[in-house]
Amino acid sequence: MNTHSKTATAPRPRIKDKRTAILQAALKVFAEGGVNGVPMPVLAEQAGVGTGTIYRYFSSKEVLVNELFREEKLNLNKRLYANLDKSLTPKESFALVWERMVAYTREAPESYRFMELQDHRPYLDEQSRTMEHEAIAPILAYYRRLQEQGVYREDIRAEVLMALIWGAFVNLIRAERDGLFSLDQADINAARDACWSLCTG
Amino acid sequence: MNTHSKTATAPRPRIKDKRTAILQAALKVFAEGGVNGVPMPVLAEQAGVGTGTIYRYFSSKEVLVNELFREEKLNLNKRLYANLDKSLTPKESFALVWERMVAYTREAPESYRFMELQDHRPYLDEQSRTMEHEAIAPILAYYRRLQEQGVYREDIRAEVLMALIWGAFVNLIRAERDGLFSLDQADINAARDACWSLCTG
DNA sequence: AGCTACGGAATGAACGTTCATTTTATTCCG
DNA sequence: CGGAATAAAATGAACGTTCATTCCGTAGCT
Repeated sequence: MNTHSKTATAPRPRIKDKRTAILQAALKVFAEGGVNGVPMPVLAEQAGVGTGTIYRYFSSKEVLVNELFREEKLNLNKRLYANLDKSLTPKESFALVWERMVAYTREAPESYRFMELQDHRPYLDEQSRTMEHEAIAPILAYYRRLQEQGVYREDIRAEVLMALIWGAFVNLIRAERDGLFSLDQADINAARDACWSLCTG
Repeated sequence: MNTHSKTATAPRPRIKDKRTAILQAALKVFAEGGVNGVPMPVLAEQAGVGTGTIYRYFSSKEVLVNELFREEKLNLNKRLYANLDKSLTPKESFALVWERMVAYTREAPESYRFMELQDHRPYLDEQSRTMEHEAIAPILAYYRRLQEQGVYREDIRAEVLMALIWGAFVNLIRAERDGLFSLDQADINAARDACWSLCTG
């Protein structure tokens, strides 16, 4: 290879680096203080850039929040539903997704916290909301299929079932985060089984 | 009449009216726009008073939010747990409390919405948080008793069980409020039964 | 008249955003 | 190749706006 040749066609911009640094910093400070609670200069300092630099990559705080939301949403969905083995029994795949959800809250607490945050909702634009709906659709279809197979109780609509399970999980994690109790593996498994009971009647 | 005692014992004019008007207005506008989303002049206009008048009754926005929170918390608890007939079976009293919760969301939607709001939490002081804990304690004791009696599943701590049920309910109502679906009586009863299944295994 | 409650303009702090300037990277000749 | 010229990126102090809170002239009751 022509080792002495300069990277004529690859003038690597560390542009991507700063953008990523800003998003990472935003995840951290927003998860902790809420979107409304964190001024842009504080975000800039956490990211290690000047305040004005943020506006080279995101035209406003609102745009920044939306792009962050979408990236994290994609990450979460990929993480939860990738490589779901079709040969698993319904109960096994329920357990697997449950386990992945818990892992997400443990391994990416800032991302989970940010997604769970309510105070960014007024910022969310059409695109972000659409993405949210699209993420829900396949899960809903999965619930319906299990109902048709007689696994899940059929006296309740799939949307309602999903809302119950999701709410139960989110509040479980929040209660722990708020210091009401701490969860060991036995608690987490028991909660999973209880939610399974909710679905199957 | 005795004019002397009249003036002496009447240091309280219709003060109570304005205070109440402000709290009622706060409930309405905060429920809709969030605490951070509503400027004091807007609250003043809704209450039909001048901006400065608010500060005659509440020394700051924070104090106002806390007093409102505590009053609504008392109302909610009275409403949920008053006159609970001891002769009811566990399942019947579960159904009764569930019914009262739903009634609360229907009849006092602004109050419910405000209590459910997350963005007032940074404002809450020690007293408000203490009151919250005190409100939870008896319910927790009730859950424990039902576990000892073998009604509720015992493989899971009462705090965890409560967090799951509460989260499920709150998210059910929120999903409806967000327009994901609307709930008829059959849905509500089915959700109640599903949550009962969660508790009993 | 005297006193208190009231209203809403005035005030200052805090925020998101901008922009004149500095720093860093790239290009262009000799 | 080297170093000046040019362009691009980065910076943070300054700007305009918004908000909670204060202040002071006025209205109403006794």
